Amino acid sequence: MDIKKVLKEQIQKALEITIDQNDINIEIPQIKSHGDYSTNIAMQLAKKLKQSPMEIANKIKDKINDTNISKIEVLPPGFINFFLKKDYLLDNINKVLEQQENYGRSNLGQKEKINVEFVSVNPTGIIHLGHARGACYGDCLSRILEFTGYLPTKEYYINDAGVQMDNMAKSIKERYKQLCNMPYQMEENYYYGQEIIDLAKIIYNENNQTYQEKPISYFKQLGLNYFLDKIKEDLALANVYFDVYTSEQKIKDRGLVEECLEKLKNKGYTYEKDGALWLKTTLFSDDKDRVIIKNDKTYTYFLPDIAYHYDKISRGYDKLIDCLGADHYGYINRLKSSIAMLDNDPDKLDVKIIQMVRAMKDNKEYKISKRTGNTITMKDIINEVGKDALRYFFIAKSIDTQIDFDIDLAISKDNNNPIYYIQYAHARICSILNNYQDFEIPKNYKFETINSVEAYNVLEKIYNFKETIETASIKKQPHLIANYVYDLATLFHAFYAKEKIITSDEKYTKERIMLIKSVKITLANALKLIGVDPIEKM
RNA sequence: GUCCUGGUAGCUCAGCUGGAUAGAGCAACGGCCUUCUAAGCCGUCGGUCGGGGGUUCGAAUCUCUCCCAGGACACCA
Repeated sequence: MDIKKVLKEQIQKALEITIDQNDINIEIPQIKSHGDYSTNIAMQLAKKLKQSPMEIANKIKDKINDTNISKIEVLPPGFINFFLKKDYLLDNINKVLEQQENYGRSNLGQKEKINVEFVSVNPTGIIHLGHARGACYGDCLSRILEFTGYLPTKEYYINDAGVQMDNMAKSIKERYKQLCNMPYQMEENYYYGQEIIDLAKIIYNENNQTYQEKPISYFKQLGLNYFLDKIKEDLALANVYFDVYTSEQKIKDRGLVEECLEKLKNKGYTYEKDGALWLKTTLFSDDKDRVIIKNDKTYTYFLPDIAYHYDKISRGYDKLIDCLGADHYGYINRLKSSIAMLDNDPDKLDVKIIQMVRAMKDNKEYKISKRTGNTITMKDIINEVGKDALRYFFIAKSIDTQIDFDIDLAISKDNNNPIYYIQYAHARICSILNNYQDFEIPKNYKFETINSVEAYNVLEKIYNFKETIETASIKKQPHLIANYVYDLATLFHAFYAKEKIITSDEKYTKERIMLIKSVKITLANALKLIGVDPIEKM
């Protein structure tokens, strides 16, 4: 039973005029004394009906009669507050215990196919802290979409064809020559990171001096394979896995870039200026036209990216989501313009901009850069605090806020991270369950002994789980789930402090065991969505 | 200069499709372990929601404007 829907129907019937149910706003009041649900409909209709809100509210109140409602209250300036009989909350325990790991699932997404592209770090180095936030976000978003009835595909775009790859290859070769005691030359735009030196050492140790004559392309392939493996390995530490890896080089090899280029030319969206080929993105949503072929006849980064997005849409996705760092903000409009030019709906693409993570050390910014080798790797942090703390830390905050990541604080394993508090709630439940003989869960059980405020607070939170997830899914905001988990843990801890679960009264005990089992299931389901493992013991 | 994102308690952040008395954690202070895990619970302290105007019965939330912080404005990727 969906209580909100019942209330909406009742209100709809009570009104003198016809109104769409979607226009009736039912919310959960912040203050408990204002009831379980509340509506402002009377105030909204006051003008239209030319009556005072209080008058309308009272009329509605008098007409509503439903077995679920125990009391209706009208308060100035015109709120209608509903107090419900609590049976539905108790019945919901049965539902949780029956549905188990599927409790909270919804078919909101109607099996819509969504491509979620995230991370897509160039394979010229390893994953550092700055990438970790995007990795956590994209992964959690995909999990939430899946749980709410969408069919998400997690995709990683491998930029294996650009100038950066060449610089990486040259860097490896120079480092290798260095190990061979040959003259070597590291140029300014080369990669100075330790990982390049490490790879050169591996090559040297395996092949000694024999690779001196190998071409750059050979080192490029070695580097690509090596770093891609490293990246996958590191992401696995954070519990992040991809369904599809798409190679830029393969897009090029398939001729997709030229195909898109031809289409754009034929449609008259291109022109030549100063020896370069420009795309008229200003015809759509961009603020300036963009070069796609430079005057040295090479492509800009943009052109293969157009082909890549064209390819993604061709693969049959209803929606594309790109998770990009804040420094890519300017990219959105030109990308959307290009999608429109190739006869697709630009609104199919939703770009999620993830604000920057600044690493801080001694109250100063610690610049992370792969190129200069000034890195703090994601692996290092996971080794220090574990993946759960890392994931929770990133997921708990909205992607719109910048994060200062205090390295010293993080490494000190401080208990500030609420993840320990949440895991403690789960572990406590497990501990209690271990202290009581397991029994078969009855179906459609009628609860009789549960009556404390603390218990009902927990039950209400569990009841609202599905709605929370759907909101997180619609808004693409995983942090709502992080907040939810925390709130549920808080309410459970309060309940635990108030009531003893295992007593000599068998009925009382069994009902509470069922209750905490439903908390455990809900906690576990929510934690899974943010990729955190529920732990049994602390 | 233009565009984007922030500015809410001492610190870190929720709340933002307008709602009733603005919420958490940390920090500070005071209580609670012979009883299922005290990594916990309960309480106190702490706020002109960056400033100012506007819309509204009602604004942290919408709008205008100014200020501050970060980011973006390449024939780099």
